[in-house]
Order: sequence, then structure tokens, then C-alpha cells
Amino acid sequence: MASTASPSREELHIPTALDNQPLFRGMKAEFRDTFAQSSQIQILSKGTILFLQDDPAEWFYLILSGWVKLFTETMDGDEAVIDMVSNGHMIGDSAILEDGVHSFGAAAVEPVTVIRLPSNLLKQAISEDHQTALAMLGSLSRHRKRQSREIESLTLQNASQRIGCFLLRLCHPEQAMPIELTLPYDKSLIAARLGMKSETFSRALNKLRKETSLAIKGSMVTVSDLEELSGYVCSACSNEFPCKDLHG
Amino acid sequence: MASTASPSREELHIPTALDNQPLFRGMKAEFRDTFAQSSQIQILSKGTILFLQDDPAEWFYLILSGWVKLFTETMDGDEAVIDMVSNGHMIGDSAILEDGVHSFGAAAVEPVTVIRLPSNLLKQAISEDHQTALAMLGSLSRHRKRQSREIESLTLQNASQRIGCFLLRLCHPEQAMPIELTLPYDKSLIAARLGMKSETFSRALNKLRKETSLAIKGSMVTVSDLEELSGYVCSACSNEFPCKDLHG
DNA sequence: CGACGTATTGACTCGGCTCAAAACCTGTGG
DNA sequence: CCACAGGTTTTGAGCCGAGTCAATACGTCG
Repeated sequence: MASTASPSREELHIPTALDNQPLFRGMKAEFRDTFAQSSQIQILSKGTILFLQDDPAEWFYLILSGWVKLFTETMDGDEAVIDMVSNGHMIGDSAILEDGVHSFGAAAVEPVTVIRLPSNLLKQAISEDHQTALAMLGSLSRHRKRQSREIESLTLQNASQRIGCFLLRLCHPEQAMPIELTLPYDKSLIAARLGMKSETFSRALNKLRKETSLAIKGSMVTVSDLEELSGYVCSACSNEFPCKDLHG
Repeated sequence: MASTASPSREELHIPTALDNQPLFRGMKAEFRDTFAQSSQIQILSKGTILFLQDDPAEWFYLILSGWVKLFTETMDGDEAVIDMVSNGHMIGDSAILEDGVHSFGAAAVEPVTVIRLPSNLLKQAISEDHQTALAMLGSLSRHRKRQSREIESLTLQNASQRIGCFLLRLCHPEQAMPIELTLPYDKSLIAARLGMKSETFSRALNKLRKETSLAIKGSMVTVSDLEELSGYVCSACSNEFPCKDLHG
């Protein structure tokens, strides 16, 4: 399984890592420094829970490397994967805007490096520093749009189309053909992320391979005709191919 | 069909209506006044389009009465209902945080009263007035949570459970039994809102009636055993019954 | 090489969709 | 007050996509 690259030495330096985030970039130096001091790099092994739904939101996290699964669990033990996030994403930050409790759980699905930051400081920074509030607005709104897509996708696209859509988002339109992709995490996780069972994923991927010119070898996927793939996928979607935003 | 009450005379007074909104409540008087002057009450007939996906976001709206459907359309003409909103909700406001273009369409599904407000002024108010930015953050975050639920619901609950969930949200836990509900809009719209076809809605509602003690007469629904209903519904959900937030 | 986790395949079931017809409203005009 | 036209909702029959359960294949790591 292809894991994301380990963080470089630079990124392991907290102030540098924070400066790469829009949230901290425009923040008053006073707050940024306090953040740098009160934060801590954590290296998490596969399976580690960062927090669970309904936990009080004491910390939030900036991911430096590795994939993290965001999920909720039902009373009778079923799990819905809300999102998969990695490198450069923040998680758990939005809890401070709600009731100070996480509204979903987060778990490392492979070795993960994060910076752990105190939630109450973020709350303070947002309420006192206008730039920070604006940065937060930007991030939330990107999130909102992403989720709308998700809803659309779940209601309008079938399994093969959702998989195709997932693959398309791994393609950059300027790449030369054929495009060689490596699936970012386990197929069973992609399946869960796309709201289907892994058996269905397996069959639907095969169907997609037959109907658009795809080649699949383990976790390597070769796209030889972008047009064909996007035609197949995007007909059941409100956005045409180079549908920006995203990762994951 | 039960439509929401018409706006009272008070609410038709723009400054008063704005003051009832968290977004405007804490806003600097300077901005609030400009808003009041540059806004306009509109009475829209059933079917009127407020805006379409990809339209430049010139205006945003505050709903005073009636139901508005938020939707996206795919290339091949299918429609996904993202949300249904009414009375007290703002729509189209988040476009200014994105690329100044609406990421979904909005249409009145019955006679609707709205206040139309200029987007560029909101943009300015947010960037210059901290309180406004905070109010906006609150509203976006509520929205985010709502949508997460939506995703969970679509992936984990079957048709009958989604309908039950919809009904539960119309119940207030302190109401005396039996609870008499009026469906807020057409069944076919509820179906679309819940991501299913109306035939499926009809059958699934019948199934729900048989399995929990519900009575249905046209658009009137009587819930005689809340426990039973919430047991049936919430087992496949990560939140137990009095799941606050919402309307619609 | 053997063992474990992950992925695929097969056979079967079931929920939700489609298409088409009937039933039910609701409002209109005679 | 009734008859009719339009829309909405319900019902029926048949189909298809996705889920389930169980068995097999594949890959990787010890």
C-alpha cells in the first residue's frame, strides 16, 4: 500500500509547519507563538484514535503525513466514513464552533504524523483576531462545498461512477496520458469512503474497467483515456471534469 | 398542503426582520443600515427560481415565509435536492466565501416571501466587521453539522428509517402524546429531499406505519408512541432522539 | 514456506427503481 | 352542487443494483 511521503525535516519544525497553513499565516504573532509553544508533534501508529464522537474537544489536529479516517458510529455498531483526510488538513477544529464536543470520530488508518493544538486557544484566537476568523470561514466553506458534492454523489451516482469520480480527482488535467495512479489507501477503505461494501467496490471497479479504458494492477490504476472516463462519470454529476477543490 | 404561515406585518418591516437574524444582530449599525436600505422584499410565486448553480452571486436571501428547495442538476438532467429551507434561513450567502458563484440552485416550491440583499455588501461586512464574521462562522458550522448527518443518513439508514427520522425532527420532545404533525410540503418533495423516489416514499411510509404505531391521513401524521418510533429510526443513526439542531 | 490480512468471485436475497395504471384530491366552471 | 380536469399519491408487476454470506485467490511479511 502506497502511504503518503513522510514529513520532511522542515515540516517537523512546528513554527514552519504552522506557517504553511492559511489558518496561522495571517494570525497575530502573539497567538501564533502561543500556538507554537502549546502544540506538540505526535506520531501515531495505525489504528490510533485521535478522538471519538461526543468527546469534549480539548485538542484539534493538523495532519503532516498519513491518512486519517473521519467517521461516525450508529447505536447498532455500523460505521459511516464521513471523509478521509491527509497532509495539510486540520481536523477537530470545527467543534469549538458547535458545543465544544466532537461531532465525529477520527482514527489513523496508517502511521500518521500530526501536530496537536489546544482548542481553547483557537477559540480565543477566532474571537479576538479577525484574520483568524476569516481563515476559518474560508476553510469551513470549502468543507461545506465538499460535503454538498458528497450528498449529490451519493444520491445520483451509482457505484461505478462514484469510483470513477474518486479516480478522476486523483488526476491532474495537465498530466500527460496515460496517467498512472496509485490508490491512496486500501480498497476496503475507499469503498467505505464511497458508501459501499468492499465486494461491491470490487465488482463495480471491474465494470468501470470494462466500460472505460482503465487498467488495474493491485493498487496501481492506469487511465489511458481521460475523456472517456470523465464522460462516463460526470454525466451523473453537476460538475464537469476538472472539478477543482478536493484531495482525498 | 399546509404552507407556512404568512409573515406578520412586523416581519415585513425590513429592519425588524433583519434584527431577528443573528447575522445582523451584532453587526455594526453602519452596515446594518446600509443593508436595510439596499435590500428589498420580494414575493415569489410557486416555481420561481431565486438563482441557479453557477450564477454569479449578486444577491443572497433571507426567507420570511414559505419553503425553498436547494438543488443541483446533473449534465443528464437528474436533480438532487440538497436541502429544503424556510422561515429564518439565509440562502446564497456562502457563495461569497467561495468563488462568487452559487454552488447550487434555489427555487420556491410554494409562494415565498424573502428579503433580497446584496452579496458584495455582505462580503465587505464580513471582512471589516468582526462580529459579522463570527455570526457567519456560527451559521456555516451549523450547516456543516447538518450536512454530515445527511451523509450519514444516506449511507446508513434505509428508506423507512429516513422517513421516520424526518418525522422525528418535526416532533418536539416535550409535546404531549399523541403528536399531530402536518407534513411541511408535498410528499414527492419530501421523497426527493430524502434521496428517494416518490413511489418508494409511499411504500416506505406504509411500512413505517405498520412497524411503529403511526396513523396517516393525507398530509396529517399522528405519532402515538415516540419511543417506538425513535427506537426504530435511531438504531441506525449516531444520534439519539431529541437530536437538536435542524428544522426542515 | 506458511499464515494472516486483503481482495475477488459466486450464488442468492432484497431494497429501491422503472413504467404504467388506478385512485385520490383540489380547485374550477357550469 | 355536481362534473370534470389537473395534479399528486398510491398500487402493481418486473427488473436491476447493491448487500450478504461463504468460499477462494492473492500478497506480504515473518
